[in-house]
Amino acid sequence: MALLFEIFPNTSEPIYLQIETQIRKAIASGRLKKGDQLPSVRALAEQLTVNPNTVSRAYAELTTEGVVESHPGRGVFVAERRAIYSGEERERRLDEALHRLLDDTAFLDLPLSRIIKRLETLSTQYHPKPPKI
Amino acid sequence: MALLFEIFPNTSEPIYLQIETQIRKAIASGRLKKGDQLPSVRALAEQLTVNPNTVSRAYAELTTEGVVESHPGRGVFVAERRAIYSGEERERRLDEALHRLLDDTAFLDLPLSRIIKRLETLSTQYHPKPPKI
Amino acid sequence: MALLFEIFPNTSEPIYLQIETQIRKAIASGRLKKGDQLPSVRALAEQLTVNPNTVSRAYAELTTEGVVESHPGRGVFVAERRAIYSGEERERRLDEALHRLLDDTAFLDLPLSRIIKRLETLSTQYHPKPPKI
Amino acid sequence: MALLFEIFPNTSEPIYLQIETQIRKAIASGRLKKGDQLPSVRALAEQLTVNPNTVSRAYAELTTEGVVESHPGRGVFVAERRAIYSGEERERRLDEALHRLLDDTAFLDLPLSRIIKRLETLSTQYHPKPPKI
DNA sequence: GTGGTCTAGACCACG
DNA sequence: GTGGTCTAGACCACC
Repeated sequence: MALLFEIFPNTSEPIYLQIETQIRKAIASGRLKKGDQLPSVRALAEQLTVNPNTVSRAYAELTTEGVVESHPGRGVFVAERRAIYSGEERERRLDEALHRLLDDTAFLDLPLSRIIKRLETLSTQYHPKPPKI
Repeated sequence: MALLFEIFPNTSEPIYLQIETQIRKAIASGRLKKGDQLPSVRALAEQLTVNPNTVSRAYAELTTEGVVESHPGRGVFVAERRAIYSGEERERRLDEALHRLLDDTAFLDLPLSRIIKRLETLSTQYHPKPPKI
Repeated sequence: MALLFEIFPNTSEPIYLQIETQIRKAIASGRLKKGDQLPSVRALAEQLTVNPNTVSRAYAELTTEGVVESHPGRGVFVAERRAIYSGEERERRLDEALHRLLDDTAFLDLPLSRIIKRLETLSTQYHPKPPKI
Repeated sequence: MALLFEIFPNTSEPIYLQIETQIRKAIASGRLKKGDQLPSVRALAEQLTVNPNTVSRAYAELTTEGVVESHPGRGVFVAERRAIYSGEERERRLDEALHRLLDDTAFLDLPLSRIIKRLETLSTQYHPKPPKI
């Protein structure tokens, strides 16, 4: 089975971050489990038609964060699942992301209820159930 | 009255955007009202110890967005409140901001309800983002 | 294919605005289509012998207007066509432009019918403004 | 009778140009005739609550264009009515103004008919009949 | 290679 | 004094 990674080049989100996020999500949703092998840099780059450097960078960051482990010559594997962020750190990151949202939407003059409703909608599209294979 | 604006140079957020956001918030909160004069480019640049061009850029963007009006030789003033974007465009921008939020929080492993609750809290006490230490 | 763009530095119209206008026209006329890549900032700057910052500014404004999309590391591309301004805002901008026309022509002592007839003619052969000699 | 000059500070049009245009229009419409005395710089500046330098500049430009004549110590007077611009020059200026209009409205995506209709409306408001005194 | 941000400093138009 | 434009050159992130 090929991992169904999907990137959207027509987005402001950097591609290497999209790749990271996709892998993190795949792990969070259980599609990828501890010990699973990730596609090689070259293979994934070809599949996504992006520059191999871009894939490398994503893998490198995931490696330094302990999400994946690189075993030179054998490949890159999903690491032991563990909480990467402390509770405090998660709070901080959540608040930071929410502040950014408030900044970005402040001048759109939309009621909070509208924002939340749309968030709920997008959230279900964003966290799809793992596909039944 | 003390400093109207405050910026945090050691953040990934560009300075000119921090300035824009602060001004938008000051207007939204009523601290700045229609017709009020903003500090001069040079004065604000000095106060924030940034280059005048940086302030200029923030003012220019706010001007094209219709948030403020520039009158060369006289100064920059808070403009009449008006919505310049079409409903479609506002939805597009909302979706963009929400996608960014979902990306930022995807791997924090927090339930959506938790995110929304925190959003509601922060929304009421909306204030400038603290610096990354 | 020869030069895509041409600017006239000895005009009162700012260079970055000339660049913006030329790109808008190229898109409107179909010479540039959705997805087409614009010349790189540095390349266009060299071609026009202006500072890269000047081109950058034009691209940045077109980006915030949604006319083009910037993908750092890849380039700037023509975006999907969309109307970002509300009907109200478009009327406001039309009125502003028309007022300027009336100011510019007020003392030429020409009947309105003459102005409109010429406008209809020019409208069909719309092309870049010639330089002031 | 005081001349009912009116300026709009909340416009991008420079104030000195607004003053020039008003005087030109007053002459074109017959409200000011050859030999009529214009208000003094100081008086007009006070009436419009603008900087005297601004009025000075407007008078100076009108003087060099031959629209008014300055008689130091006596005042400024409307000059002999004459065509200031040659036919050719008028064509050139008209085309220039129309090109600017087309540039400014190109991205508003409005049909020409709409622009012309609005132009006709604004034109009647802009060239009011001289008031019956 | 690509674009984005910022500084420094010059010059101009407007009031 | 005010803001607006442009250049030159540095540094960074992304591909």
